[in-house]
Order: sequence, then C-alpha cells, then structure tokens
Amino acid sequence: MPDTNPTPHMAVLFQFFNEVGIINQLATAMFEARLPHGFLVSQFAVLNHLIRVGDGRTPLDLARAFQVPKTTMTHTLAVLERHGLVRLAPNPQDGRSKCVWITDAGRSFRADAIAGMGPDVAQIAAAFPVDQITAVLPVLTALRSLLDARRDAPVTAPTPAA
Amino acid sequence: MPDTNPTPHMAVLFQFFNEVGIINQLATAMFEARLPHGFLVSQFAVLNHLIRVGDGRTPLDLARAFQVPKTTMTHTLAVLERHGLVRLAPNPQDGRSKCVWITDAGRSFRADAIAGMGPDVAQIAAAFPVDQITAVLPVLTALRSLLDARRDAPVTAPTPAA
DNA sequence: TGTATATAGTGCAATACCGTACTATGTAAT
DNA sequence: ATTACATAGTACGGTATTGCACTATATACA
Repeated sequence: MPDTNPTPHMAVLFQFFNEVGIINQLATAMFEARLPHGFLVSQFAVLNHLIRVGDGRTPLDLARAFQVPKTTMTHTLAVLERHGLVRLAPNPQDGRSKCVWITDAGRSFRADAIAGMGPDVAQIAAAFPVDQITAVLPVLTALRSLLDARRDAPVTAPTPAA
Repeated sequence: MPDTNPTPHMAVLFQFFNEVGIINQLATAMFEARLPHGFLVSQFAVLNHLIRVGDGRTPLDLARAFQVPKTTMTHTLAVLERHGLVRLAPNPQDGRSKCVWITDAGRSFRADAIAGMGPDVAQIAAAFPVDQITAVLPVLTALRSLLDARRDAPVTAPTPAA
C-alpha cells in the first residue's frame, strides 16, 4: 500500500497555499464591497496598474503583469472600455496590437475607489502590525518569482529516455 | 483636489494582496496541471479537507472552512458526487442538513493527486527554503483571522455612490 | 400549541474566467 | 518576393462562482 500522506514539505506548502487562497478571497470581497456595484477587483487592479506603472501598454503586457490568460485580459479591458474607464487605441508600433490608455473617468474611478478603501485599510493597519506584512513581502515576491519561472519549465514527469 | 495617492500602509497592503493573488493563480495552475483533466483545485481541496479534518461534516461547515458562499460549495459537492468521490447523506441531527462522506474512489483520487504533485513540491522545496514559508505562515494565519473577523464587523463607511 | 424568526440547502440567472481555434500582422529565411 | 513561422488580439463555448429567491426544517418565545 502506497504512502498517501504528504511529506512535511508538502504539508507546509499546502497550508501556505490554502491560507493564500483564503486571504485572497477575503481581501477580494473586502475591496469589492468598496467598489461601485458590479465592479470587480480585477478591473480596479488594471486601472491601478495603469497609473502606478504607466498607461499606453498593450493588453498582452497587462495580461503578463497579472499572470492571467490574454483572453481574460481582453474581457476585463472590454468591460473597462464599455464603462469609459480606458480607451483602446491601435499600436503605432505594431499593427497587430493595441495600446491601453486610462481616461479621466478611469482616474476618478480609481481615486474614489482608493478613498473608499482607506478606512478598511486603516482599520487593518491599526489592528495588525504592518511591519510584519512588510517583512513577509520579500518571501512572497521570491516565491512568486520561482513559481513564475517554474511555469515555463515545469517538472517533466520522470521520462526514462530523456 | 483630494489626495489620490494611497498611504504607505495602503501601498504595502496593495502590494501584499497583489502578490497573494498572483501566487494563488500560479499555484492553482500548477496543481491543476496534476489533476485529471477538468478537475479543479477547489474540488481537490474539499477531498483533502475531508481526510485531514475528517468527513461527516455538513456542506455549510465546508463552505465556512474555505470561506466560500454556500451555493459555491453546493456546486463543488455536486461535481464531486457526480464523479462518485463523495457521498451526501441526510444529517440525522438536523433534517435541513446533510453530511458529506468521502468514498474510496475519493480517497484514491486524493492519494493519486498528491502523488502527482510530489515532484512539483519537491522541486520548489529544493529551490526555495521551506523554513521561510514556515516562518511566514503565522503572519498569514493571523491576517486571515483578522480579515475573517472583520468580515462580520466591517468599517461602517458610506458605500460608494454608483 | 402556535407563531415568528433563523438556518441549511438548492434552483436559477448573470457573469468572470479561460481553453481552443481563428484572423491579422509581423518576422525570418531563402 | 515568397514562404514559413511567430505573435497580438478576439470570437466562442464550457464551466466555476456567486447573489437572490425559494423551500424545508429548526428554534425561540409568547
């Protein structure tokens, strides 16, 4: 009978990914409660990114930044464009491509959203030592990089004749 | 003109939640690549939970454990039941409720899945100090608890105007 | 007992996410 | 130039997720 118990390493990683998943759900719900009804964090995140990192990027750039499939980004951008929060223009550098520009309405939307989230974040910061979050960030970033790199070169199942 | 820049605390928390979201996506994709085609981590996670914590629980217990709406758990359990991986029985303690039991097929499914994930986890453990993950876990758990508690008593602030 | 209220689960509809396949455009090799 | 191949974006379909409304059962209390 094979061993069906995960190794200690697996147990730690499972627990880690489990916490990560739950935190993600709770934080998503928290932030979405502060967005206008029907808007999603994924949409806000794109607007925020366009301001933080700069707009004029291509949809594919954005898809890579958020690690989502390009079809997902197409959809997200379509929603934002439908609401007038971004504008899609042809990419003068590449006829296949487009550039994403945030509109004034998009800037307002983001500013209002951030303002609305302020009290929540303040409450968290008051109840939880932000230092600890800061301390944890490098580990998360490093692990994210590893997972990202691994994605392009996953473990190849034991191929005897490789 | 109002300040549209997030506070330093907000910036840290945004970055944190962003990393958490991306790690969640990458880890989900990694694990799902090792599940039989079409199965999702959310389904595997329930099976894993039933073995780790014990089966015979109610759907609502499971929904709470994973912090998902009960309708989501209904759906996940329906998929698992359709594949014969869990069995739903009436709850003798409560006529409104049910009990979820994992089947032998469900145990095999979980064991196979964990075995399939082994090489990935081993590769990560080899390339990344698991000690750091272990060290980070208490912070995540504490923050998760805080978010969870906050969920029932959020900041009372004017909801955004649509 | 009877009535009001709370809780467990589900049906339904809306939509986000994402894989596949396709079009259009760019790039490289000859 | 022509051909082959690579890349950016999208249309479409399938499924997960989730809010709302509903049923059935439990609980509290008069």
